[in-house]
Amino acid sequence: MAPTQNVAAPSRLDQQELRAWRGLLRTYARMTKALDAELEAAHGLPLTSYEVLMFVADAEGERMRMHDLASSILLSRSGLTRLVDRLERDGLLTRATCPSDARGAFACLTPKGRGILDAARATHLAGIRAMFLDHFTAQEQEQLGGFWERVDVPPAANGA
Amino acid sequence: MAPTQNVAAPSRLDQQELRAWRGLLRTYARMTKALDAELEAAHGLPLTSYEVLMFVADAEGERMRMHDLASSILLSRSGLTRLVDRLERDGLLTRATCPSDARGAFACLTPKGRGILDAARATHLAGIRAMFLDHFTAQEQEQLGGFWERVDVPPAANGA
DNA sequence: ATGTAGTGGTTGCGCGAGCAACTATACACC
DNA sequence: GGTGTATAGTTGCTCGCGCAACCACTACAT
Repeated sequence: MAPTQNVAAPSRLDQQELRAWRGLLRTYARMTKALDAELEAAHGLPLTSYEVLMFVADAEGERMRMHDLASSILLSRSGLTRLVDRLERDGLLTRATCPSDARGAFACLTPKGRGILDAARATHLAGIRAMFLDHFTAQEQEQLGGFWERVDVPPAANGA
Repeated sequence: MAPTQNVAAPSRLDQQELRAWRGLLRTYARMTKALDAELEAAHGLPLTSYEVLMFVADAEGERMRMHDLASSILLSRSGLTRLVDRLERDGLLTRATCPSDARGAFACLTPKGRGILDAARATHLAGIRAMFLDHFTAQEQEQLGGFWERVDVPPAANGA
C-alpha cells in the first residue's frame, strides 16, 4: 500500500521528487490566490468566506454547527468565529442557538447569503475547472483522488 | 493537451471532481502544518524560514538576490524583507549589497545558517518522504510532476 | 445534588503576510 | 547631460489567523 522508493533516502530530493512535491506547493499557492482574487473581484467575497457559505448551504437546513464548519474548511475555531462575525455583519449568515445543546451555535444561511453564494458558485466552479479539473481526464481525476487518500494521515499524527 | 470533461459543466462538482480538488486543499493544508510544526519543534525554524535558507544554500555562492528569493518561495517582496530581517537578526543570513546593481541586495548564508539548515534539511526531507513521496512509486511521482506542469499557468493570468 | 472532567464557542493577544506608497538606482531616449 | 520610466528593496498600515485563556454548558460519577 505504501511503495517506498529511495531506500537510501539521500539527503536531497531527486529531480522527480522535487517536481512532484514543489509542484503541489506551487499549484496550491497559485490556484488559491487566483481563485480568491477572482471571487473578490466578481462578488466581493474572499475565498474563505465562500467556503463557509458553501458548506452551510449544502448542509441540512442550510445551517451548520460552528465546530463542524471549522473542521470542514480547515480553520481554527477562533478563526471561524471571526469569519462568521464578518459574514454576519454583512448579512450573509446569522447565528442561532442550538436547542438540543445550549453551548452550541448554528451558522445559518440568509437569503442574501444564498443569493451571493449562487452567483459566486458559478464563478468559482468555472475557475476550478478552467485552471485545474479540465486539464485532467476522468480517469486522471479519479487517480488524483486516490492519491490524496493515500497521503491522508489522520490530522493528529504528529510524532515528537 | 487539455482534455475537457463535463462539457455541460454542471453547477456542482461531481464526486470525482470533488475528491481531486478538495484532496489537494486538504493535503496541502495538513502537510504544511505538520511539516512546519516538525521543523519548529526540532530546530526552532518555521517552514518559510527553512525555504529561504534552502534556496540560498543551493544558489551560486550561497547567496541570492531578494527578488529571486521572493519568487522562489512564492512570497511578496515585503514579506520576504521582514522574513530576511528575522533571519538576519537570528544570525542565519546576512545582507550584502550587489556590486553590479546598487539597488539590489543579496541574502547570504552564514556558517550558523548553514549549520541549522543542514540539520533541518534531514528532518524536513524525512517528513516529506514519510508523509508524501513514499506513498508513490517512481512512475507515479513522475506522473504527478507532469500533472503540475499541465496546470502551471503563468502567474499573471488573471482575467478581469 | 454536587463535584469534576470534557466540549463548544468567544475573546485577548501577537505574528506573519500583502498592498500601496516611497526611496534609490538603472536604463532608454532625446 | 537631462528627463522619463522601470525595477529592487524597504516601510506604514491593516487584516486574517492561530494559540491560549476563558466562560458556559453538558455528561458523568459519586
